[in-house]
Amino acid sequence: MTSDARPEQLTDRLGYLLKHAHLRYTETSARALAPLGTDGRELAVLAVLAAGAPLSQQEAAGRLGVDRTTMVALVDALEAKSLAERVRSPADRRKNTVRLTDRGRQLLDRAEEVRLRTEREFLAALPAPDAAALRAALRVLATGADDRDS
Amino acid sequence: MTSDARPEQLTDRLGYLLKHAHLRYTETSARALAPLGTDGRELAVLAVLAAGAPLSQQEAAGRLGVDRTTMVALVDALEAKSLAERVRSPADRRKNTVRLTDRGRQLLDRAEEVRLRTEREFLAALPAPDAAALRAALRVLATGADDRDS
DNA sequence: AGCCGATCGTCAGCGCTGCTGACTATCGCC
DNA sequence: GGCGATAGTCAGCAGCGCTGACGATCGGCT
Repeated sequence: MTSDARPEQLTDRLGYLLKHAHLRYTETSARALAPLGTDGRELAVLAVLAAGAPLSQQEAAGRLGVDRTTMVALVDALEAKSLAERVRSPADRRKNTVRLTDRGRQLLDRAEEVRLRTEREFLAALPAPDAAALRAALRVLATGADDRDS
Repeated sequence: MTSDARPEQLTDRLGYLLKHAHLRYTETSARALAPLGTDGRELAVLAVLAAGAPLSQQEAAGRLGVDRTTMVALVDALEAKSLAERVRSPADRRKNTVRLTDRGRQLLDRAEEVRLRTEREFLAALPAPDAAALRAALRVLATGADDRDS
């Protein structure tokens, strides 16, 4: 481990690997979703909103792990494209319930298909079991806990 | 795969997993390296510079996968901390050969130890074989090719 | 020798993210 | 009725990566 001569291969560094794997996936995903006029970020928001009971902006932000101030811009964008709409919550009028429009739901369905295909292609470089193992390992690292899927 | 009721678990999304795994590692790494006055980014630069023959800024940038304009700021920072110095290349006076100072080398050695320990701890949530498999899989995805380590 | 296109480092400027801090409207509680 | 806490919004800042421009220098051509 002395600093000279030994290349200290960049691809041994976890930080480098995670950064570039993420980067490559983001690019791939963006390219695949561009024709639908959206991206992975928005799609994730749509997916969260579509799942289960209607959420307030802050609840949605929490699930996605983004800041509530960031969520404002995200919802702005969705609303501008008529994919979602803010509805003042009658129960608590401080909250904006964000609801998908029909267009939002349609886009979500189509885009999710694209996403699934994109993920498969992205992982195609790996043997199937390795890909599954990767997912499981990332889940542990990303969440800090072993929360196996439902 | 219809959009309602089914939670479409966020942790099934490759993008989410890669992003948050990366994020968590970056934070962990930053915390660990802060006492040394550096971070994973700088450390990677130092490591690249220390490996083998002296590099020009652009060569170093290429290896790290960053832009040459970004490299300017990176080298600025290293120079400000007396960890590296620019030396006009005598062979091609357009190029800045970037060389580690003794201080740079010392910091690199200490920081690399910290990095290795940090990676081990970060991966401690996974059984050892899984951690190795993760690394291998990420290497494939990050580089787009199966370049097994040296 | 002189010229010209290409290359390296630098800088200014833009866009995207993510944050902090402040403000308004509203809530829940005393 | 009053008061602290909370949701959404907005302005502003910092980090990062990029583009586009510039001066200095190189290398090849004539």
